[in-house]
Amino acid sequence: MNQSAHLLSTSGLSLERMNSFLQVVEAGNIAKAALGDATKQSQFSRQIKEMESFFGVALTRRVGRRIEITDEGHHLALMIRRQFRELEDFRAAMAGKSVQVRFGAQGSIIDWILTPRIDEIRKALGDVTVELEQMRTLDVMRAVADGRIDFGILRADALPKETKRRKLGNVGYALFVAKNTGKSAGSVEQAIQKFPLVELLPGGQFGSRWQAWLSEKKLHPHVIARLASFTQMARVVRTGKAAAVLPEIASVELDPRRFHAEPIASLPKRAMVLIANTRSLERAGLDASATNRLEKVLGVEKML
Amino acid sequence: MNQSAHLLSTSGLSLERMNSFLQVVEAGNIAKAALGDATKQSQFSRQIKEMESFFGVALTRRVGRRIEITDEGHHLALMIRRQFRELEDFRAAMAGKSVQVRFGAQGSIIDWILTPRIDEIRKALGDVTVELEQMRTLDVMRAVADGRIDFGILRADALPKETKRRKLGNVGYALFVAKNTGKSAGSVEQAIQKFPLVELLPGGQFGSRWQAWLSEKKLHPHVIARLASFTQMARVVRTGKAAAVLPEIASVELDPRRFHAEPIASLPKRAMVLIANTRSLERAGLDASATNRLEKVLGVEKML
DNA sequence: TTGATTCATGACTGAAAAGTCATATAAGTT
DNA sequence: AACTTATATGACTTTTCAGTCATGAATCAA
Repeated sequence: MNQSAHLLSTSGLSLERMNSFLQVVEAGNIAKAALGDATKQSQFSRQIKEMESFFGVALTRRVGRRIEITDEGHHLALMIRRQFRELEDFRAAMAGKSVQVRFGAQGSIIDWILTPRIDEIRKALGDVTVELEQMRTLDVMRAVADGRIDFGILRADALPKETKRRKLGNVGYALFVAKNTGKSAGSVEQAIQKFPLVELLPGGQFGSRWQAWLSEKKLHPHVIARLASFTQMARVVRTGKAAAVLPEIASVELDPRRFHAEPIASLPKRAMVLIANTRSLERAGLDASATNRLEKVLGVEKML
Repeated sequence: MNQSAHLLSTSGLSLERMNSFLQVVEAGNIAKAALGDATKQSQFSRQIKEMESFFGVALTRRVGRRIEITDEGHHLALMIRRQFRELEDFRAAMAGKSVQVRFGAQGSIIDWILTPRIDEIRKALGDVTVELEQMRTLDVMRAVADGRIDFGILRADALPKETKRRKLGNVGYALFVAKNTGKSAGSVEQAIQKFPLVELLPGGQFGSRWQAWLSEKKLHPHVIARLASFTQMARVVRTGKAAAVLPEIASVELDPRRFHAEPIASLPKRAMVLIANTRSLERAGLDASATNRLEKVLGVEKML
């Protein structure tokens, strides 16, 4: 009679084990999930084995001296993650707390697009708790697919073509200089050579585009520092110690009355998009119209 | 970091407890779920209390000397039921077994519509295990909404108007008589008075319609027995001991070479419909086209 | 080859939860 | 009031599972 008698007729499955498995999947391997704790290491290893024998399938595979999650493992992890979030949301809702909606994006996007608009986001989504999680652009897509986050904001060019998205508009780049540093010297190109500059550390997507642009324009700026993110660069600009080329949305942080933002038309704009996990939306009781409202709220061009 | 740390940080939730709760919800109250087992009774009572304190909400409410499931309890049960089925399906799939698809319907529908077409149903849905569960018409809708069954087949007039449905066609009624009982005597009405008849026990939806029809036609058949279901009636007809008015689809069981089926046009036909639980379909990896194929397979008029 | 890293496993302990039984409470029934 | 039915609870025992520790096995790198 009872449908799930079968599920619990064999031992080997428990919420704790499922949670352990989730931790390992999220860390990628046991050692990383165990954080050097020998106890956890052995626990994880055993619990995964127990789950494997319960489900009758390999959830992990040995690769060299570490393990990898199999496709089936990822499938299961996805399921468990969603189920746990459902239970947690139910619990939160019962405690009178609002449902959590998680956003994932790069730091600069969090600082300059999301943080300033938390109230509007909450208005668009109803009475929810907004969580902003910082991650690298390349991780955003996977995190949305996994259900670890509900919404992601990233550059369109970082997405595979077939991914469903909502356009938030294009963001260009501008040279930000403190106004008291002296008048801007004619063209942007000239200004770039004139002011001490901070740049991004090499490696990122923007970094190479920037270098290409500099050599194309035959410019040799005076670089006083290389930093890990746009937000760190903005902080330096705010002190007035250097200028920087930043996304135009940095104007949120760099007050136009105190900082001059000179757009650089010849640096190609990048299209920003919003991606969403439909399953999580359902879980949070949100519908497509909520995403529509969110899309409007997050448009990046209206603010410039 | 771990999203679900919070879920397991408090004790009080376990798969066993969730399963117990599910059993109680399905039975409707503790006593019925415990089946007279005092141990289970106390277990259920305690486990539900533990879950209530875990989620911080009343899952049951006392009504008289028994308990009722609250709305929140039903909501949670729905969630748990679906989660358990997901885990079970995953396990079954890993064991090389096919996914289960559950149908719910009245006995006569199972016997005369579903059972004869199991192969076609499996062809329409892919390589699945079909389960046919007998239930009263009025329970079918709730069972689909609950996710206890994936598909339900029932009379359209038993459904609230707003329920989404797929039409399977109309089923009329016919007088079934064994051919060796003698020639059918002119009109159907005359035949009904001529042959010894079996009827349905009073109470059902068809019963009252049938009685109304009889008095309208001023007919007084010779009733030798009243039975609980059409299938039981058909069994009597098959012995040749009596005739009966049955849904036309009873021809599946009553071979036209041996039994005469005389349609009764003046007894209104009833529309049969298929209803589906979209969430379960997703779980089973089925899409709308599968339901379309199923709808075609289950059409009730093509076979007459 | 030696050592470090990563996972697996055996042999335990301890805690949590399930299971058991008797009995209390509470609401209906006769 | 006496009895029945349904649920709750206290006081356990037993089982399961998590947690701990030591150590083995496999892989890789210096």
